Amino acid sequence: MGHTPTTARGRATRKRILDAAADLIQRRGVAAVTLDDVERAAGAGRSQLYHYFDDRDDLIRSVVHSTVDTVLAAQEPLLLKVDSLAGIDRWFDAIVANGTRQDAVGGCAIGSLASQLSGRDDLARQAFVDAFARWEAPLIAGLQRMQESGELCPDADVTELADLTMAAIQGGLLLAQVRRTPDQLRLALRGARAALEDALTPLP
Amino acid sequence: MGHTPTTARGRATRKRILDAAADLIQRRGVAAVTLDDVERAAGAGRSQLYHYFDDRDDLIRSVVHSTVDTVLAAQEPLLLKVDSLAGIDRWFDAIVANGTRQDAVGGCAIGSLASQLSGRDDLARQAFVDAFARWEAPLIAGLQRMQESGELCPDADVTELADLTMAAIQGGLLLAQVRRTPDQLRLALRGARAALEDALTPLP
DNA sequence: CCTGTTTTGTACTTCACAGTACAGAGATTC
DNA sequence: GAATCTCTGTACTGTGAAGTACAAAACAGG
Repeated sequence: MGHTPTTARGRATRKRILDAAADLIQRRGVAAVTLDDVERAAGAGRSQLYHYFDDRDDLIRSVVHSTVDTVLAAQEPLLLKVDSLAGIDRWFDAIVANGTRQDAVGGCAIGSLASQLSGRDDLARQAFVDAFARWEAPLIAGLQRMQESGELCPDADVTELADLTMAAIQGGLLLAQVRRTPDQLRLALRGARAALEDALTPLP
Repeated sequence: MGHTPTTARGRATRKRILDAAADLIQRRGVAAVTLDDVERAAGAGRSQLYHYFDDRDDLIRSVVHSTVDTVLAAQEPLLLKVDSLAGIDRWFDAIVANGTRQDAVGGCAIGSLASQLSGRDDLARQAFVDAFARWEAPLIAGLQRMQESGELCPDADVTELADLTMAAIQGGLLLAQVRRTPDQLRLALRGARAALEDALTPLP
């Protein structure tokens, strides 16, 4: 995976390359980004690229990892507080708000990459399996807490509920990207919410 | 858009090219398919390609159109009979069965293409907007019939329900592709079903 | 400072792939 | 059966983009 930089300057350069590549890929798609583009955007030369990354594929995979980290880091604050229906609603609202931002009408950064790469590069696919698992973990944990507190029905399958929610998010973001209307995301989440509500403990 | 063939032989050739390209793209992704690949798979020469299509982009767009037609044609029989919850269940089952086929673990043919192309080629994006609209139309019509027959609550928004269902399908197929388990699709649809059930007229 | 290591600049090579040229085969019409 | 379309085979060109070579610059430690 190339050389890991040891000096501060090196780390900064590697990061500049990675950020530039991530940005370009996000906007144009993996296939439409050339190494020359990345160099220009990062203000770096060819030798830097090949110093820090083995080849183009290595760079792409590194972008995948860093993108996943970024997305998850952004979600975590609210995702960790998911332990009630109200908490879930707050999380959903944040996702919608984030998907509505002007520069982010491009669907889910992860989901978009996933469907571009999963079919081709099995190594990348594995990275997305991990990514979705990491993303889902705090949600599953939250649902379990809801179950322990009695808010959620004891015989509900929290993993299935979480899977279903992730699917709604991804599908909503895809339609939002195609139709260029963030509404689609809001609606999609409504479906997941209906399933979650169904799993609540019925009022006594 | 190239020459439309006038003879039977010409039509056959054009179709062979289109089918070969669709198949390759489906399996490897748009970017990884070269014209040489298509030629070889179709048993055609370079001149045929450029006789029936303007250039590579034109070929890709044609593939998009034909893929959409194929998918919709496969859905239609069951989709037209959606006018009860049981009918919807039958449609869902068919989708799951289709997504489980060995050669189709590659997510939704349309959705997959959509997220590859929507970000880049606005002309293609438009094609997907149309595709999803055509796909959704019979569902909306069916839900309306359910509303008229009284099965569905009169104040339910059928368009929103349909949107939400489409999102569940797409999200489910994406996760199924990444995780290589068709279960994801089944679960995702359960979310949509919950929302649909919520919209049923409560029993008197 | 001197020495080795990390980082960077530039110019080059190589090759795959989109697109072109052009002639030849096959069909169709009168 | 000649004239004129539609269709096909093959070989070529040009270019863009990945990857390489190699030396100079910046930096670190002693």
